[in-house]
Amino acid sequence: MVDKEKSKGRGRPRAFDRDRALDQAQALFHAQGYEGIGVAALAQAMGVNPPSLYAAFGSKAQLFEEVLERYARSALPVDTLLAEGAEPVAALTALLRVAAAIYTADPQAPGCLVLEGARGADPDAALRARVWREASAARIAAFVAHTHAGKAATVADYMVSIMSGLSADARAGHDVARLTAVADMAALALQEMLTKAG
Amino acid sequence: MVDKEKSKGRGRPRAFDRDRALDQAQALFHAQGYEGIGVAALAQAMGVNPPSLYAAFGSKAQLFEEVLERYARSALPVDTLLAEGAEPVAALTALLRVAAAIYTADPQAPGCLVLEGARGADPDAALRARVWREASAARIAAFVAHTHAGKAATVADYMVSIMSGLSADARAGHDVARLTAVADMAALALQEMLTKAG
DNA sequence: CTAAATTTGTAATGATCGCTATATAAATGA
DNA sequence: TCATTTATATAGCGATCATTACAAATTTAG
Repeated sequence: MVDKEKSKGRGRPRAFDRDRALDQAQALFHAQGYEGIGVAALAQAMGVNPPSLYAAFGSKAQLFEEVLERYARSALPVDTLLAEGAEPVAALTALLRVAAAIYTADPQAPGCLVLEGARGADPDAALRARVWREASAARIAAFVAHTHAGKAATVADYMVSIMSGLSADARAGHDVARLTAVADMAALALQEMLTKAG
Repeated sequence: MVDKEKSKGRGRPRAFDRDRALDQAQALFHAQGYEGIGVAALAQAMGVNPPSLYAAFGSKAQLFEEVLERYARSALPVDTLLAEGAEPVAALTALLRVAAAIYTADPQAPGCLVLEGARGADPDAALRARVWREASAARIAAFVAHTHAGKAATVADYMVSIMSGLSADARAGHDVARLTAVADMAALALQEMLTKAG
C-alpha cells in the first residue's frame, strides 16, 4: 500500500527534477556528512522548499537512504572488477587501487559515502549505511569463496576494513599517491593470504 | 597570560573532581561521538551545570581537546610496543593486535576516540583529533625509520589506515575475533614490506 | 465548469544546539 | 569585619534542528 511515483497523476505536477535533486543531495551528504548538513541547506541546494522535499522523499533519513542506494550502485565498478572468472589477487588489488583513485577524485567529496555514513553518530543514518557496507562485504566474500571458500569471510572483512581506512585517509586530505601506496601495500597481504597454503 | 589552574586560590573552591569529570566526558564522547553528545548531557554526566563546565574547560571543543589528549596518551601503550630496539615486524604486528583488543574491549565505547573524532563533521573537533592522528603517524614513522628509512612514511600511513579500519569495524559491532583476524592479515603486508628487498 | 488530487511557497512548530547574564554562595587576603 | 575572588545554580539567550499547518496554485477526471 505504499504509493509509488506515478508518471502521471491528477494533481499539480512536480516542479523539479527528482534525479537532479538527488544529485545535489548526494553531493552535500558526501561533502558534509549526514549530520553536517541540514534539511534547510539540502532543500536550498536541491532548488526546493522543505515541504516539497518531505513530500517527495519522506524524511531526511529516507532521502539519505535513496542517495546511499544510488551511490552504492554506481560509485565503484564492483561487478566489473569482481567478475566470476577473475584472478582473485589481481581483482581485489585492482579494487583497492580503484577505490584509492575514486576516494580522492573529488576533493570536495572525499572518501566513501557508505563507509563514512556507517560511522556517523546518527543511529538511523548509520544503520542505513551499514546495510550497504555489509552488502559490499557479502559481495566480496562471495567472489573470494569461488576460489578460497575457507578464507572468504576474513578476506572480505579485510577488504572492507582497508577501504574504510582509505576513506578516512581521503577525508584527512591525503592525495591519490598516498592512498595508492597504502592500497598497494595492503595488496601484499592479499597475495600472501591467497597464494600460500593454509 | 593564560590562567592555569592553581591548586589554591582565593575564591570559592571547585565542588567537583576535574579528573573524574574528564573521565565522564571521555566516556560520553567515545560512546556517542563529538556531535552525538550535547553540552547539557555532558554537564549532567559530569555532575556539573553548564556554566561550571565552561568556567573549567572553556568550550565544548576545548573540553574535547583535553579528553583527546588524555586518551591519546593512555589508550595504546605505543612507547612500550615501539621501543627503540624492537624488531619492526613483530612490534607493529603487536600494535595492531593490541589495537584490535582495545577497540573492542568496551562495547559501549568501541573504536579509537582519536581516529573516529578525526572523521567527524564538525571541523573544529576533527581538526583537533587530526593533530593526534598525525602525531601517531609520526611516532610510527620514526620507529620504522630506524631500520627502514625509505619505507617509513608509507608504512606509517598503512598502520594508521589499518587502525582506522579496525576502529570502524569495532563501531560496526564486530567482535575481537574478527578484528584480530583482520589485524593478523594486515600484518602479512608488514612482513612482506619490511623483510623483502626493495 | 466543477470537484478531487497533488505540489507549491510561506511561515511557523517544539526541541535542542552551544553558550552566557545574573545573582548567590563560599573561600581567602587585608 | 569586609572587600575580593572564584564557583555555583537558575534561567534563558539567539540560532538551528527536523518537521509540518496552511492556503494558494495547478493539474486531471468527470
